[in-house]
Amino acid sequence: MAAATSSPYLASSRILSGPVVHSDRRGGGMQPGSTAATTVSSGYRGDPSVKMVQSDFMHGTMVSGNGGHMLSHAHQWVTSAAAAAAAAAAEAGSPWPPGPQPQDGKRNAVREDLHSGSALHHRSPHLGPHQTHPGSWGGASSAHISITEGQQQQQQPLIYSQPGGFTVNGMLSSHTGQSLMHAGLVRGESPELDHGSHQHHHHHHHHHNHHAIHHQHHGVSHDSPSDEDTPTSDDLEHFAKQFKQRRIKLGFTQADVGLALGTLYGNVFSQTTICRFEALQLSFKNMCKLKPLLNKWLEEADSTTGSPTSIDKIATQGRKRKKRTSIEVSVKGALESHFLKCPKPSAQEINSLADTLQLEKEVVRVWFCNRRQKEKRMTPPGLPRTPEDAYSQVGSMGPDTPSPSIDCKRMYSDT
DNA sequence: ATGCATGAGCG
DNA sequence: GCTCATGCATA
Repeated sequence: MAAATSSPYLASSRILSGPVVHSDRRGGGMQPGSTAATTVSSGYRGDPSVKMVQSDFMHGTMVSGNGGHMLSHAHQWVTSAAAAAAAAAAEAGSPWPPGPQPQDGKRNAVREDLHSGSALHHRSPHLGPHQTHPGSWGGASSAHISITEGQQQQQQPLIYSQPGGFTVNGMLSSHTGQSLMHAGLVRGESPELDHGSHQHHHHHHHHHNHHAIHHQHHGVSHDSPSDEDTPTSDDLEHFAKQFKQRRIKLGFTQADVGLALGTLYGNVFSQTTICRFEALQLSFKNMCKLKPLLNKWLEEADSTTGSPTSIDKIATQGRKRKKRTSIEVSVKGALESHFLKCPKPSAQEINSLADTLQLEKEVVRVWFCNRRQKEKRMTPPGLPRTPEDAYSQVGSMGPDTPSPSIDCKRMYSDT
């Protein structure tokens, strides 16, 4: 098997202060297609990642009881850091943060981010395409929910509270896509920010369907979806659509928004996340968490329409990671098959599978993890591309695996 | 737009 | 070990 893509991971990391920067990334002639085994990398970051749990008290219970400790990461592709160093050393000097100790810069975490006003108001003249396919998690297929107490949309440590002199845009609207938008950064605190409020979640007691759908209950009869109560999946869907439209009209790319959010809240997000948000490919909870932020961005972008101010963002420090392994199509097929049989193979199984497919165990393990996540995404894999087909199934499908209910522990093990 | 990857937090 | 949030790198 030929090695797949093996290009020098550029280390274009460093603060850039200026609207226009370069984003050099070349790709040597490469042609993936093999099961590849790319194991190049270097020491990655020393991300302090200071997390902080806010007043979120929704813990779930059991998920998978595996007698495992932590730090069992037996994989370290960290080997030749020299390569990366050489690349970055060109100008940076220290590719990776030498040792940015977590300097608690946590200030108040108080804020009323629940303010999220109706995102559907503002001045959006048009915006009509919203047939919404109920086929997914949302739509009219309101199911049941039980997470009405465990709110998920607060937090936001807010590193630097911008007085109000920031602007969302500033990036050249003449985006040539979305590859050249690095930016400086609001150097003032830890560049890493704490974009990790992460989860302290989990509350699936014993059955899935956690982030299923839920509509406003009753009693309070507060139809305003975009209020402070948890939005309905329908709201999210609608919001996502509108968001995308406006974003595009304003001439911003998904990446732009992600960076802008960093300026606004101190939480940077990547193009990927924004993309997934728009595509509703995030978990319900995650969608709820991001909505307020994106909503606020919209407001800002809306008010500062035309304000050309340079941006100050975070330049992703060089955090090397293992190069993406390209899995052959045939191999993927095999994995898929196994997944259907057993979405949660045991370590033992993973081993044999890895052996069979000639992949690293870790790769296989991760593959299953990702596969499961995908299954949990709101937008089901076979999302009705055509609205017509959409209206069909409404009560059986869920973001979660239907109900394997069966534990397929080692079906066949070698050794 | 997505596939593979990292990492925090939880058993 | 897993889940979940998130993102680099890629097609």
